[in-house]
This record gives sequence, C-alpha cells and structure tokens, in this order.
Amino acid sequence: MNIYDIASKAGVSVATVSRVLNNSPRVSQKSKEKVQRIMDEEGYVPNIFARGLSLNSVKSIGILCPVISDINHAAAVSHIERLLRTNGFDTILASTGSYEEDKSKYLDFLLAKRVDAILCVGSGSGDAKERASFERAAGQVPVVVVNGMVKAKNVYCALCDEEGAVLSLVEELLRKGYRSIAYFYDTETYSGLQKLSGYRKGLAQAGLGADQRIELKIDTETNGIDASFNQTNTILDTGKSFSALIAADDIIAVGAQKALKKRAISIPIIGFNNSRFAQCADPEISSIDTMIESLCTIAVQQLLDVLQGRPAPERVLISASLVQRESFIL
Amino acid sequence: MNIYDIASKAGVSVATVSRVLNNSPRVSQKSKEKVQRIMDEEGYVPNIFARGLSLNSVKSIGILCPVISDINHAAAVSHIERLLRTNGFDTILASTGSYEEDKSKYLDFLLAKRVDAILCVGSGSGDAKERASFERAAGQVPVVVVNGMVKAKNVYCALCDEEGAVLSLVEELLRKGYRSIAYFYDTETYSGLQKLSGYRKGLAQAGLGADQRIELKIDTETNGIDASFNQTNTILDTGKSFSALIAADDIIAVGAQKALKKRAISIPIIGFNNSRFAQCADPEISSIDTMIESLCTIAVQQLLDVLQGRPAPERVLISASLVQRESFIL
DNA sequence: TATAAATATGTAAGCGTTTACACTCCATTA
DNA sequence: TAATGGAGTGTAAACGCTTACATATTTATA
Repeated sequence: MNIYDIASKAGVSVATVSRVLNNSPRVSQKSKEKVQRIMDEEGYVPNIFARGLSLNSVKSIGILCPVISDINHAAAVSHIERLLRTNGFDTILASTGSYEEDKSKYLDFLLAKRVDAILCVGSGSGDAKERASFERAAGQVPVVVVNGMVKAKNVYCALCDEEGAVLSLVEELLRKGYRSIAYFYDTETYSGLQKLSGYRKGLAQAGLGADQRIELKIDTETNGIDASFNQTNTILDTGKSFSALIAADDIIAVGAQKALKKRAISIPIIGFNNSRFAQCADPEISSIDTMIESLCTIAVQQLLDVLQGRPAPERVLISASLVQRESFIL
Repeated sequence: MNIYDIASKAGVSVATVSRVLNNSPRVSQKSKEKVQRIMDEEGYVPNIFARGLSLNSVKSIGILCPVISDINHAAAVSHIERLLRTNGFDTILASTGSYEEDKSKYLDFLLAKRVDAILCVGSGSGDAKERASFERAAGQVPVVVVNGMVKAKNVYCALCDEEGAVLSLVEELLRKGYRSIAYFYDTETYSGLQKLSGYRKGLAQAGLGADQRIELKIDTETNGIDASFNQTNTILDTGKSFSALIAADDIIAVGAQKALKKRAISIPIIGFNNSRFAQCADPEISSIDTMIESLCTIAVQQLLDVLQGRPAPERVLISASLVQRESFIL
C-alpha cells in the first residue's frame, strides 16, 4: 500500500495525495476529502523511510543520556520525550551506561540515525576529547546539553548554578555557626566540579583553608547508599568529625545519614537533586533542587529555536532552590 | 557524499561499495580494503533512510513505557536499551506518561516509525481495548511485554509471579502469627491485580474472609510517599489496626512506615520492587524483588528469537525473591 | 591448452516519497 | 471576445541505497 495505490483509488495523481499528506493548501477541498477518506479506509501509513530519503529528515531527536537508570536522568528523559513529541519529534535513545564513558561513539550512532538534533542529559568528563566529539557533532546538527556544560562551539547548554547553590549554602551554614562543614561527592563531571568549587569558595571566603576542608569522594558505582555509609563510617573511625554535611547527591546523603545516626550524631545534612530518596530518609533530608524539569523545558526550547532558525541563547543558567526538610532548616 | 562518490573515488561500482558496506563475502580483499580506506578517509556515513527504504527496516525497536520517570521502569529501559544496542538495534522511545493512558496511539506512532518490533514495559489496564490495540500491532511486528501481561494473540510476555510472591509472603506472615495483615496498593493494572489476588488468596486459605482484609488503595499519582503517609494516618485514625503490612510498591511502604513510626507502631513491613527507596528508609524495608533485569534479558531474547524466526515461548514466568532488610526477616 | 567452475564486478531497476515545472481550467478584466 | 491570472492537478526526476541478473575475470580440471 503506497501513495500510488491511494492515488489510483482516489482517481488523482501521487502529487495530490502527497499534498494531502502534507497539508498543502494547493489542493481542492474535494480532492482532499476524497483522498483522506481513501487513506482512512485503507489504513494507509506513509513510509517514513521514503519520506526521510526525500526530505532528509524524519523529525527525530537523539537523546544522549549517561545512566538512564539514575532517577534524576530518568525524570529528565521522561520530560524531554513528552515535550519533543508534543512538537512533532520522536526520540532516539542512546544511553551510555556510565558517566565517564567516551561519548563519541554514541554521538556517531545518533548522527548515523540522521537525527535532526541531539540533546545530551547531564555533564560529562569535560575533557578535551569530549569537547572535540561534541564540536564535531555540533557541526552537523544542533546540540543542546541539559544540566551540564560542554564548552564547545555551537553547543548550547541549559544548566543550573550549582556552584552558587553550594556556595550560598556554605555561607548560610557558616553564618549559623557551623564551622566544620563536610562535603561528600562522587562524580567529577563538570557539575561535580562546580559543586566542589562552590564548597571550597565558601570556606575560603570565611578564611578557612584547604586544611579545614573535609572532603570525601564516594565511589557510588555499585550501591551509592552502602558506599556512602561505609566510607562515612571509615572517616568517623579515624576520629574526624564535622558539624554539618553537604552531599553532592541525595543517595550520598542517605548513606551518610545512616552512619551518623548509628552513632547518634545529629547534624544538618543537605543533599542534592531533591529526589524521592531524600524524602524516604528519616529524618527527611533537605535537598538542593536543580530544577531539572525547568532545564529540560528550556533546553527543548533552545533546540526548537535553533532548528527553526530563531536566535537562541547559547548558555542559560538558572538558579537552584533549597527544599527544606527535617535535616536542615534555613 | 553518497555511495556513487565513494564508488568513483575507489574506481569500482556502487554494487561493490554496497557489498563492502554490508560485509558481503562476494568482494575481493583488494577491493574491500580500497573501498574501506576511501570511506574512512571521506568520513562516509551511509544514508539510513535510503537503506531503510530499500530493506524496509533500519533495525530499530520501539519501547513503549508508561511513566519512564518511575524508577523501576527507568531501570528496565536502561537495561533493554543496552541489550538491544549490543544486538545491533536502536531504540525509539514512546513514554505514555500515565499507567491508564490509551496505548493505541503510541503503538501507532511506533508502527509509523517502522520499528522491527515493540517492547512494552509494564502492565497496562488489561481491558479489551488495550488488548485489541496490542493484537493489531502484533499483527504487524513482534510485540513483547516485559513485566506485564497482555492477553492478546501473538503478544509475548515475560513476567514475574507476583501473585505467588504475595501469596507465600502472606502464608509466611500467618505462620509467624500475624493475623491481621494489611495490604496497601495503588495501580490496578494486571500486575496490581495479581498482587492483590495473592493477598486475598493467602488470607482465604487461612479461612480469613473479606471482612478480615485490610485493603487500602493509595493514590500515588502526585507524591506517593505523602499520599501513603496521609492515607495511613487516616486509616489509623479510624481505630483500625494491623499487625503486618504488605505494600504493592516500596514508595507506599515508605509512606506507611513514616506514619506508623510516628505512632511508635513497629510491625513487619514488606515493600515491592526492591528499589533504592526501600533501602533509604529507616529501618530499611524488606522488599519483593521482581527481577526486572532478568525479565528484560528474557524479553529481549524472546524478541530476538521471534525476529530471527526461532521458536520462542509466548509466556515466561519467573519467580520473585524476597530481599530481607530490617523491616522484616523471614 | 581448452573448458568448466568459481569468483568478482557492473548495470540497472526498484524501494516510496517530495516537489519543480508544466499544464489545464475557469473566472476576471480590458 | 481575447488576454490574464490564479487555482488545481499531473508528470517525472530526485533522494541513496540494495540486489537480481548479466558479464568479466580468475582458477581449477581434464
């Protein structure tokens, strides 16, 4: 069943059928109705490959997402997929599986699928190789990064001021008198480093140097909660103590909270990403919300703007917001 | 840059180039190397639309997933995507956004994309309309349902014996002397109803009738934890009590646990899906693991078998396993 | 060496769309 | 009445690949 079949059944030419298919105004109402009726009757579905070959696009967007099973990423992908569908695009998924993995082959994969644009969720390693991969991809189709930063030409970014968020949180804690603030983190992606930098800046501003920092890198690869729990125990066993804790992800906060609780240590704990995990804990953990849904909306807007030749800002930075729960009230 | 360009640069015909592209054995080593070299030099990427038009497939699988932001679904999609890519297929995502939503338009969407097969994550409403949609789709391409059941012809299912899991859990609780076992649930999908049925059967076996059941339907649409917390409070306020609780999802278990804890009620609580949520809680919640990754592996195997004309079982049922944590030990 | 068989290559048609361009009507307008 | 213009339609080429079939080349066999 192709356009020729429909054309002959409707007694018109393929051009007319194609025009009906594409809502061209250059068809008479009569022809339009007739063709439409036949198409409905026959259950005709245009061949997307032929259309793609002819138009060189099937209106699809590639989503590049490290570890889609990460709850934050899943939320992002979910939101993006809906927005794109609403705008007539479909979504081809490429999930790398780890944060550090080289993205270039996934970019190539998506480009080979002839996507109209690429949307990348989350920040990556930020190294030169990654930048080059993105720049190469961006030479072919628009590339937008959600909640991450890739400093490459023609790569658009929508991100959250995580550095600022941590910085003002540190300031707030210091103001309240907490002097030894610990910071537990995992990834050293752009986002990870920004947060870390916010922490350090905050301490530095108060005259607290490198030796006053309590930084702990948690290996969250397999089970973040267990890892954080164990590593927190280890650090406490060394006799180190701290009067407040900021965690780069809620999962880390949860694990640390468990360890602290076991020793009946009650200090302010603030997590990151405002996930359900923070709410599951007891006491519920306050968390910095990076507004992932807003970022997705912005990113999709950037993408559509670029695709449609409208001007779009290369970098959009929104601010985070602290969701206060039991573990810390401003 | 197309196959003709490559052909002329390599001094061969398009047929030869195409053969190299498709690893045909009918090319001399010499031609093969030459063509390959030129393709590499030129950075040639075959046009997937043209290939699709010619072969009537681009080796893509549609994933139909209600609410991909659900942590369990995200895990499934993540796993499936990797498995499929390993097998040379890419993944087109269609996420419905809610469990009840009519899936037929999403199926049509995927079919219009000319996917080679459809993989549906999770159970749906199970109603006649849904069945009809799936049957229609299954008439065109193989359809496999992961962790759900659609009783339609030619629809393959890989699922977990959730009814049996709840049933034996109830038996176990009764054996331990817990007489008034509550069951909190949310969705009434196939899976939801199976679990409910397991609960009822378990009680019935012990001679406990409908009036001994403590069933509560939680509205988890917006925030499952809050909903469960509030509704648990409400039911407790009415004076109703129970000596053990089974929840159809970890999120429900978490909310209920919070409410019970506030009243210093300590009873066995068992959740479902063995998500991180269960581990975040305190005490950590035991949970029935529905082995979603195994199911995905099985489902993808079914799919590949069917696609390659090998025989595949229409229904695969695996058993669940109870992950014991602090909230309940066997 | 002649011939058959196997291997390698090329030609051209076909996949199902879109769309530039050409054409036919028919209603205006001079 | 003839010329003009606009609306509707059709023809045919183009998109870039695969592959059946035909042909050329090499190798094996008698």
